[in-house]
Amino acid sequence: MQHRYAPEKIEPRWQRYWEENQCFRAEEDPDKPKYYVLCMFPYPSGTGLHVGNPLSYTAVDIIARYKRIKGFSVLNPIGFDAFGLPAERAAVRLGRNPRDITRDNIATFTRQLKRLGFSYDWSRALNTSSPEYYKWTQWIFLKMYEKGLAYLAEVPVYWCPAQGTVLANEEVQDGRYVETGDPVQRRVMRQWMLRITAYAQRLLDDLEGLDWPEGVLEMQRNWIGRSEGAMVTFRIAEQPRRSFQVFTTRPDTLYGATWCVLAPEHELVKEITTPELAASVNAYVERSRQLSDMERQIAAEKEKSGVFTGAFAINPVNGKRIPVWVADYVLGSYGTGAIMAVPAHDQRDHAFALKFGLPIVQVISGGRDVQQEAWTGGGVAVNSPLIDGLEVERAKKRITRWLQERGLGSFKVEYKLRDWLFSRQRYWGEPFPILHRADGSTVPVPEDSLPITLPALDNFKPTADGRPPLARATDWVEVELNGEKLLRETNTMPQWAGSCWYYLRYMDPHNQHEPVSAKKERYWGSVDLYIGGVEHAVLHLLYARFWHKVLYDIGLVSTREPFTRLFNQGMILAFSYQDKNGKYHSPESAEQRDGKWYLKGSHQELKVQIEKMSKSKLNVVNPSDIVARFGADAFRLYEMFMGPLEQVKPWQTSGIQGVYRFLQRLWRLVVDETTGEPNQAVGDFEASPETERYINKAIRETTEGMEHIRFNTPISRMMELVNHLTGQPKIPRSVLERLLVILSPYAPHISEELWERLRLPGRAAQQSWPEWDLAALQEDTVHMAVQVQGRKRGTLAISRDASREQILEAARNLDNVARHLEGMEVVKEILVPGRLVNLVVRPGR
RNA sequence: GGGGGCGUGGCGGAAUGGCAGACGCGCUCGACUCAAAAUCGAGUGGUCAAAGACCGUGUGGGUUCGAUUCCCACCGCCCCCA
Repeated sequence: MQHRYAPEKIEPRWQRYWEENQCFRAEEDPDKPKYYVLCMFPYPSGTGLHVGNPLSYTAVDIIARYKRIKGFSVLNPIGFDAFGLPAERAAVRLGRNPRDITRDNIATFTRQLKRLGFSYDWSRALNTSSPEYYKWTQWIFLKMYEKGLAYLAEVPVYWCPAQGTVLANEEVQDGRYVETGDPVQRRVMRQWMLRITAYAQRLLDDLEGLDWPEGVLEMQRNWIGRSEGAMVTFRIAEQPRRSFQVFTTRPDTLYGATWCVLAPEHELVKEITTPELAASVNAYVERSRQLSDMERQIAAEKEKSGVFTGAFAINPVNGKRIPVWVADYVLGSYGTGAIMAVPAHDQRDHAFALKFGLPIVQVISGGRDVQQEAWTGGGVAVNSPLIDGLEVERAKKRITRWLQERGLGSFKVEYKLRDWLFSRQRYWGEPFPILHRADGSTVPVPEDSLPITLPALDNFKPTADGRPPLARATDWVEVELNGEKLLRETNTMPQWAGSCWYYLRYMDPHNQHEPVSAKKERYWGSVDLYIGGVEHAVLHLLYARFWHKVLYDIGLVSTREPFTRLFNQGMILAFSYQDKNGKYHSPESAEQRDGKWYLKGSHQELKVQIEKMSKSKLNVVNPSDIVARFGADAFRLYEMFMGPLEQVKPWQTSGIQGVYRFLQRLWRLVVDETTGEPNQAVGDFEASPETERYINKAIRETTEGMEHIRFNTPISRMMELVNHLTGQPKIPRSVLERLLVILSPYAPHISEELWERLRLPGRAAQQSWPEWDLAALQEDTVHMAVQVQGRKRGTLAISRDASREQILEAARNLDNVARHLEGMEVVKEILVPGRLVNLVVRPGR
């Protein structure tokens, strides 16, 4: 037993071989078609690789290795999204530098990834926090600034006084910082914004034709949120110089507008509120300022709130005076921050009308009593002199045109998409290549002084007066340009920045003169297959598409879209064990008895759940532990064998035994474990038709799986083949050869090792991909189910070329079938060739 | 509240209108072993003593010769967004 399957010996050997021979170097070979596969950028966290990461990496690797065999020039890169908050927090906690922490984390990730045998071109590895990389992130920002796509604006942000810092939306829940529970306030601050809204229509239009999951396309469409309607001007009564704009998708209901609502942050609120009502309005505005948009909408779902300003507006179509209210269900950040309320035909307005006793006027026919409930369906205009009798769509056009002719309105397309808040009050991010003048204006730094590198700091907390950490680097902040004293921007870019264009840098990672050369960009084009989690369905993918379009407009890239095909892998969950006090226990300390789970050696019953892996739940599986026990091939195979890639599924370490046994069995087919020599049973025999059927099924399933990104069933087919060969006295070499080639993308180490031990020429990965033979898949004798009345009553083994009559005859003669036909009349015979016979009967004769 | 997804043995899953449970885990029995592990072989949805029959893909209904698959309603779980 000296020569049993030992992945810990053979895997490092092949990994070294691949590295030394640069087997996976991507080349711009004009004679080959190209294929660009990519997994979403990992963030090198301090906890190291998680079993969820290699799921998409393995899938990508299988495709990459397959495409190489099929003769493509493959780009399969990896890198690190290395800026970000966790390293900065760790730095504060540990008293270390985020740069050092990140460097160490990347080293750990790299070691772990290399041990898994992924066929990356490591010479292209990226690190977004290296100056060589972020130089070009800054350069792209400058291009956006030049095009007017980057601007400063006063926007509300979350401010945490206890931490002295601004927090991101996702860090705040129920008005508190999720990490510490400290209360959070809304505060208006000057921030950098990116004008993604200028690209809203193109971002929407170009979704057409992408090979993406329908759900992701839908989420992007919803996020962009295009709606067509009209902009309508309302004048304030008795103050004709004052007016506000309202966006509505239902201008046809304008006659039904019985009041207007301004968002609490609307600039007109202060100006028009009457002195008697000022106190209540101010109090209301103050209260809603503390809430986020999300909280306001949730609150409004439950109970409408609002206050009357005392002012009136003039409805432009009928000249009526209608009250102006302030209510927080109208958001300052959407549309114009003001709406017209049509309670008869809008549910939210209806609820508001009932609560505050405001009038409800029906202007569209249909529905029940509008005093009771809003009618939001179609119909024709009523009580609307200008458009009475017109159907909704025509009414909209007519009334908008009427408004337009009088300068009171216009056609308008609105988007839910907001401009992108692009600055963070953090240290560990890309510095902005921007200088501030004393007068408040901004100056871009000259391109030739890029990169603007991060200064060294030893304190990464914000300053006492709430300025970002970079403000501490006074030497760095104060600069002189052409004799003028200027101050550097001290905000940094958000973590999204680096991942907006990394897929382009992979094409030309060492270029010192431009982000990517035109020649290389043209060769690699767009990413042919992008695999990653659905959690990035909106933000990352939308941001990257936006940058890509900007780069297209300045001529840097030749494609309109960055990612041709997108595939979302499902999350890997894990079992967790919780006692009745809610305390978690590790899987090792749990045991099953009589179908229930107990704490080992005790009678304490545990609750078993399937949850996300997390440290606090003690259910994290470390890939390195698994690789140490079973090897990288078994690990890769198991991750693919667990179920469909796109599905959410729980990790079960016991399950890996199955694929490990499969590899051992395969090993023993080729290697005599006692001598280490090739198995004597292997030879140049002709495979039996049965064996041919197994290998051909495996080839077909594997090949089709590559197209559909379906990897669990191909592994089953390969297992069936190996099970079939195990114990056969003669094992045809030709079958093993084909098996090793189709297995090589999944389990590359053992495939090469066995290829070599079979003394076959070259490498498994250098062979051509086998074709399957339809004829070999067919059996001479087919087994057909025979049903009577749709219930199976027997199985028929019959020659493949038997005629319909022969089959039906044989089917009726099966003992059990004949029994069920007794006293029955067959009224219909259904025959599905090669599969089944169904005899439909009724009592008779 | 909106959008998306999922419900099949003890567990992961297979079958997308045609023999439900492929493949794997686990379990049971057997072989090898002093013994154990590893390995190999057999079995394994439920009920009935069984040839065989009946039940069975979240629940209820529908379409069909035939439904895990298609349609309608409901229940439960998960994810994303608000």
